[in-house]
Amino acid sequence: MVFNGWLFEKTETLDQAAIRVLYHLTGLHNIYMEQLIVFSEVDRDPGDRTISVPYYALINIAEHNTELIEQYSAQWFNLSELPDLIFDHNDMVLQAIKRLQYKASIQPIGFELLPAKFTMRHLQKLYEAIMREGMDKRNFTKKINALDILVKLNEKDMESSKKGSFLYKFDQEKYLEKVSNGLVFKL
Amino acid sequence: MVFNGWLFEKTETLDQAAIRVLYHLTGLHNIYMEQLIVFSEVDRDPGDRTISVPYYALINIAEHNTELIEQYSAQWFNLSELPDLIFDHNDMVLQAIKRLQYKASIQPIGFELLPAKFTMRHLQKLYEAIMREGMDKRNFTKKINALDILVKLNEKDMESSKKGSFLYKFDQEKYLEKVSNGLVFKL
DNA sequence: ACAAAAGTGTTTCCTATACACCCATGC
DNA sequence: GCATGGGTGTATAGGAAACACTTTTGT
Repeated sequence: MVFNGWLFEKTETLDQAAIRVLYHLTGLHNIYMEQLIVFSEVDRDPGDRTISVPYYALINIAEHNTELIEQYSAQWFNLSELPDLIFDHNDMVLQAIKRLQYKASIQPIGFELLPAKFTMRHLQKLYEAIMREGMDKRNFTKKINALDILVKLNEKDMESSKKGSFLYKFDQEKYLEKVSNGLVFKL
Repeated sequence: MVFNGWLFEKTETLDQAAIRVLYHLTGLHNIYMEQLIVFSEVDRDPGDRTISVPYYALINIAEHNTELIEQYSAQWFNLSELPDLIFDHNDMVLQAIKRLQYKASIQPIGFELLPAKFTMRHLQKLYEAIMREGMDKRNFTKKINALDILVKLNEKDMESSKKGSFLYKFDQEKYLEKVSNGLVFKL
């Protein structure tokens, strides 16, 4: 989602301001966000000297509050159909994509973007979208299972096929335990 | 080197301000610098609301201007003997180390820290210092040579041993060509 | 019966690592 | 002649990538 946020207040950190703005726009809490580097070109905003600290967030498009988005005339775009943005905002988006790809390659960041229950195929499609490349489903499944941070449920999603495909959930507890034991995830 | 820089001016970017401050302190130009993430905790500076954008730079300790450093009472520290710094500045240093390790693992960033001519051993010692781990000299040499961005000179450094060890220089042209061909360096 | 997606193992290759000896020189 | 650091090659193991067929079920 592309949106040019507001200013931050004296009583909050930049992280808090980003969280606040995103909440106003989507009604969502507890969203993964990460700060990118500061944009401070003197003439980037022809009107005023403006220094911007962009953030990117992982928002499950199915979960946001449509009304709020519309109210502020924010909009969703497909990356492949990204329009020309104002000032240097296209650079910001590019930076966000690169950062996301890096992050996703060393952390199971993708789970933030899925519903609580999801299929292997959903997860793979998501990673393929982030990495902009196709992946072999056998190798993908192997890798994910090797991480041992998913729980396979006794339920199937019947939407996508006649056979149905098993649902999984992310095991946050296991994940945190592994991280605290110093494990680094490579995907 | 730990130094708490000055403010930036209306006429410069943050990058430019960082370059300017570093120049004042060391007399050095064309130094590799990278911006870290913004520190904006409301009470990080008990006196004033202060937002800091830390940078780390790669400075060859042999090349800086000692007088200037002293004039501003900046100081060099060994990382293993880092003192308690003011406010959240220790966090900044930690962040810089992590970032440097990452960068060094995917780009031949270490060359910035060496003189124009250096030995394989120098380079290895530098990487060992950055990564805080010992490396096998055969494997190290192999890796570096595989990158094919060094030129072996017909000169030897006679300081470190009786046999002497060959000097190399960094081939910036080759390096840039490889980068522009999309090659990613893994060290 | 067939179309459509799900699920599952093995082989191959390549990269990363471990490892030990000879060389040249100054003293 | 010996002590010091410099230089070099090979064997092995582990991880990544390539690859194809069977299963289930709705129509």
